[in-house]
Amino acid sequence: MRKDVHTDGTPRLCVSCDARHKGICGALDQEQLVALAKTSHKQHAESGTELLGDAERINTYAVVLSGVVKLAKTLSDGRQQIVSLQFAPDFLGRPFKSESALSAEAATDVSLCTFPKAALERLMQASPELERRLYRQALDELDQAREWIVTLGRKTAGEKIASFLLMIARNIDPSADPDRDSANFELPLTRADIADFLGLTIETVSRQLTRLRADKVISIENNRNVVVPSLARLEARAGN
Amino acid sequence: MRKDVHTDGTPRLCVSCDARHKGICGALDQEQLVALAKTSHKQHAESGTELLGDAERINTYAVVLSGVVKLAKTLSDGRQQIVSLQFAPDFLGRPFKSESALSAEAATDVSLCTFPKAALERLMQASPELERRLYRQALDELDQAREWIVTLGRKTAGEKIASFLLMIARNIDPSADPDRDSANFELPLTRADIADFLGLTIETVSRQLTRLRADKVISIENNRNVVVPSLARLEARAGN
DNA sequence: CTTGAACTTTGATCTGGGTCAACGCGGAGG
DNA sequence: CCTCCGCGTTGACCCAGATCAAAGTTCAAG
Repeated sequence: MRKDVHTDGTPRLCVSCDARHKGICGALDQEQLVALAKTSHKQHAESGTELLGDAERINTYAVVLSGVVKLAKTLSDGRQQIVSLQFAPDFLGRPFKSESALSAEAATDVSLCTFPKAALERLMQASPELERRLYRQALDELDQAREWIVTLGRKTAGEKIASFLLMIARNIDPSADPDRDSANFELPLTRADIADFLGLTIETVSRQLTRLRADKVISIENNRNVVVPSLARLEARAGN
Repeated sequence: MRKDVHTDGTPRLCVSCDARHKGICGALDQEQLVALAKTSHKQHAESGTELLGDAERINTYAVVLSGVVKLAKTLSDGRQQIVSLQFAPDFLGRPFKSESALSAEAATDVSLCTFPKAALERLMQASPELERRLYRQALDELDQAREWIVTLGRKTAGEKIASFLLMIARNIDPSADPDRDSANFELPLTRADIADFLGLTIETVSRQLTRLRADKVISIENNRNVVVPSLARLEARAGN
């Protein structure tokens, strides 16, 4: 009996993978999934590892299995801006371009499922369903990016921080009941990363967090663990 | 002989249309093009017309034939941010969502080729090639949006203005020789629109333009006509 | 337990760009 | 011709957030 395939025909690698259902792999039938899994492997990277450099040649794609990946651009004088955060089970890659215009770095410890560019592209030809999933994700990311443009262009520092916390809460609160008004999560980013994401400085980020804490909108333990008693109250601070 | 179809079988409407080659319609064969053209019509709107309200139900898509369309979000207290400018021959619409999260307004006089949502969706099912074009445009817009995130998050007012002028020059300079270092174009936006696009105020936009003029990086006639003697020098001001 | 390095907070001061106010200019309408 | 009105420019002043400086925390390593 084959070791790499589970009894029901699902590849070992995929059995407990979110992307299998909610991510792009949900578009594949059993046979296609097995084919892709054959060329894939699980990769771990610890926080801070550079996964892909700016202007680097891309020859693999990946799916985020756990953790958070930040995509950033750096100006020639060193100013940096994080342009997107990728959570599980997001697809990581830029079809139709051979070079990355961004750098990708592990914001937390992450695990990825990587596979060769060519393998996905072959599947894309065969499966319009797969391509449609990728298209949908691109559109969702475009919506998010535009949301972020508003935040960066027109919100105050305090509103930016509140918007950021909300976004994180929505993406990684383990108690993922969307009806609950409270949330509780681990910040995946350092203050420096938050600053690079919001177009602020570390000091401003810290001061605004302090203010939210003083106003009892949030509480923070160990610098990373955030408790939000009322998401509605946090939302009121986000200025939409 | 049919009046709506040109002698070679290309619909009248499409004969001189850029989208036919460079836009999404290039993905269609003659028969599909005729089918789509049958449900399409050319629409003109003058500068300032609202084409689509925020949270409005979408039941048509369009292609920009000429002019510039601005996509914007407005916060509840009235602050506005333009999140994208669409030029010919861009596709206008958000597949897979029935409601717009943005408002669309004609920034200049525009002409559009509109067609029912359903017509495009039917074609998309039939033509993976069409879906791929749409996917590519979404990815390109995502790249642009991320470029803009960097501009909004990390650039100074002066750099924002320079970046904006470069972007416009690249999109609408009629003397479209990419090797020439000079450019000459009509600004499609008022100072107020530029401010809403760059996350600045009207006054700051005006002052920065004045400064670029004083430094002989650009010259402006009639408030709208911009001459850039050296794009390289303008680029140096954009701080990438 | 101590040390040290990385991260975070807090305070004092400065400044880029916002705000408020006045003026200039060009085209449409009388 | 003048007068309005919608833009655009310019100046004076102010403030949110940057910068500079100094402590305070946290945590892993010794």
